[in-house]
Amino acid sequence: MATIYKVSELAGVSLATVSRVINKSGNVTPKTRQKVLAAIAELGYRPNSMAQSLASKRSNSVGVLIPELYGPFFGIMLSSVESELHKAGKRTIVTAGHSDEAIERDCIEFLLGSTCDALILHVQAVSDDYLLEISEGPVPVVLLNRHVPKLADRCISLDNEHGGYVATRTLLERGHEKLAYISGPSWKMDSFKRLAGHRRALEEFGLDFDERLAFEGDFEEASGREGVIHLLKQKLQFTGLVCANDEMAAGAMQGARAHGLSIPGDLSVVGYDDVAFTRYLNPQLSSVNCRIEEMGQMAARAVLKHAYDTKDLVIQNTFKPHVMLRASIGSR
Amino acid sequence: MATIYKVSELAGVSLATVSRVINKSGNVTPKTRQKVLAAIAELGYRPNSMAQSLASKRSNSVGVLIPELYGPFFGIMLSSVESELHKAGKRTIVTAGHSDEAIERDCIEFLLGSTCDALILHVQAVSDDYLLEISEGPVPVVLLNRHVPKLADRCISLDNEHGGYVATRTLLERGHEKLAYISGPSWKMDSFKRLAGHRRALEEFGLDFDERLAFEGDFEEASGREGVIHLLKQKLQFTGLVCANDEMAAGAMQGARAHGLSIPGDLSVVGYDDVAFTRYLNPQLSSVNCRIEEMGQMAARAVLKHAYDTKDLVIQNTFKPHVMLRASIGSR
DNA sequence: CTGTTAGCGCCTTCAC
DNA sequence: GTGAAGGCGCTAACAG
Repeated sequence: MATIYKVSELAGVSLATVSRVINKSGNVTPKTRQKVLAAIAELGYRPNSMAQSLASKRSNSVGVLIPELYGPFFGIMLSSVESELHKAGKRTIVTAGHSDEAIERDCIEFLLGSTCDALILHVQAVSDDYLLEISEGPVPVVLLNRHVPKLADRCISLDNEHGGYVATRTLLERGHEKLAYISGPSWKMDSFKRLAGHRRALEEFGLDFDERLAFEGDFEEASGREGVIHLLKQKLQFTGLVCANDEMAAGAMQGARAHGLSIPGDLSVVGYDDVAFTRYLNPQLSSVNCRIEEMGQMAARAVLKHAYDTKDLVIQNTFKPHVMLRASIGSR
Repeated sequence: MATIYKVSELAGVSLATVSRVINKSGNVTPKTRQKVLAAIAELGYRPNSMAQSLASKRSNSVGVLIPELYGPFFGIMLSSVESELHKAGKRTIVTAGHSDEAIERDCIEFLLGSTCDALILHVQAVSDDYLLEISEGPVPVVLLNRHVPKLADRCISLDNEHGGYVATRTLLERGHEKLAYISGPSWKMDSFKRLAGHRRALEEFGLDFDERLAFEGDFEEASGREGVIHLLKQKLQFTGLVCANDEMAAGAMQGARAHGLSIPGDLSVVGYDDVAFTRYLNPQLSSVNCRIEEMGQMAARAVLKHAYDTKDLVIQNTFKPHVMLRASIGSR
């Protein structure tokens, strides 16, 4: 493998000059530059990034921790992060935290040990305190889809309360007055916020929230199915159903249909996340769009700004979701 | 940041000894090891991986190039690769090639310039010759989902011909004698092979392949819809439809239904890839399962074997797909 | 089993 | 504008 030394030799210049043309730093005569470039080409020289990193204390790579590397939501997120990073010439190192505290911490250590220039963390199990702690370390951290008050300017997150609100409001505006709700695990902040938004919308319409029409699922399809069945058993009559994510909504639609209900004839359903498969469902599912791509892109930009001092980057810290209206919602 | 030098000082040993305990290389007295470990803990020392890499000429990171970072197929693939690599303590650097030759080459250069210890490439546009060329370079390359004869032992691929064969056979065995086929772009080897398998199955059952009952799509949902409509117009009667991937199958199901056909009553459909959303379709789609996870895992293992000399690893180079039977197929 | 000694390949002040 | 020299933090022979 050719080294910078060989190049300087062939070009008849010093090693420092070669370094200058590679990094476009300092001024070099066009003529010398040409000589160097020619030598580089001839030798097929490629700078050794490990050496560059060691000397410059910059690895040009950022670590990304995300619950899973697959799935409609995380996939898009990861994709948009990488794409933005790649454009800026930065490498993306990925790991999956599996929503498990021990694994998440392990991955963070792993990434920190990889001398990443920055970290983009989409974590769910780890505590705010822990995040604060590592944020005080030497490597900049950006939090995706999580809001830690003290780290507000490092968080790129979604206004989940608003999401729950608009989802519900969409139903209310169409004349539905009896609504049921299938939530995610209540210990997850996201679930909690979405439900809060739901309640706010009800309140705004002068309706009471009925505990009996709420079911706590686990964000998995099966729990959606289970959920409607449970809700239907209450014999309380409802014409609208808000689900805290699309998987559960899909399960709920199946369950409702199995009970002889037609959608949206008897029951209007709205999901959350607006994930790709919503349009494969029958009828197509209305859902709360989370602007996943924009958030991922913004997280990458935040890194560019905070870790690589890229100027002129305006960071939008919170995103407001909106409802994508499809066939699963009818009017009363 | 504490360096190895500080640690050796505090522990009262030489720098080499510290290196030994870090890397578990060479033998160190339990007692000295303890001293070193204590010093490490006290200083919160963490080895600088860039320096380690530079000195050892090993970055412990492998580059992964895949068409997209999202989507049911690639997501799972990436996920299984990363998971296996992570277990072995290796970092995963990802990039997306977008099935574009220029981008794919660019990414490969990018990864090569990142001093990865090995590359896992899931490329579609780049030529065999180019792959051969880089395979002769210093960094080991493993090809995913692609078969380059001269690189056979470095390829982890699916027997697509067999996939097309079993998909078709599944229909034939259930009494369908008039079959239509919606293929992917014919220049893609995968499409070509799948279609070849389809023809072989027909032949085996003494049936002729009718060009008029074949439509070339582009692997996107819309082309599936378009495809059935085109096929239906031929007025040639067919009761079974094989699609070269699930997206097109989903589109085809919609299109067929729009034409008043019931599935599987009037038309049995089988897809390819057995991607997650197959079960959200109505009826659930039968599909050719590609063992994506196993292939990803195997690719990672191949890297462990070829780039990190992990012994005792048996590499399975080709995988045979099988059909997952669901409601979209009926008998005649 | 442990210490000494060279580099690994490059960046970055400094002089010239 | 260009060159010389020191050092980034660590690994890997060699000795001892």
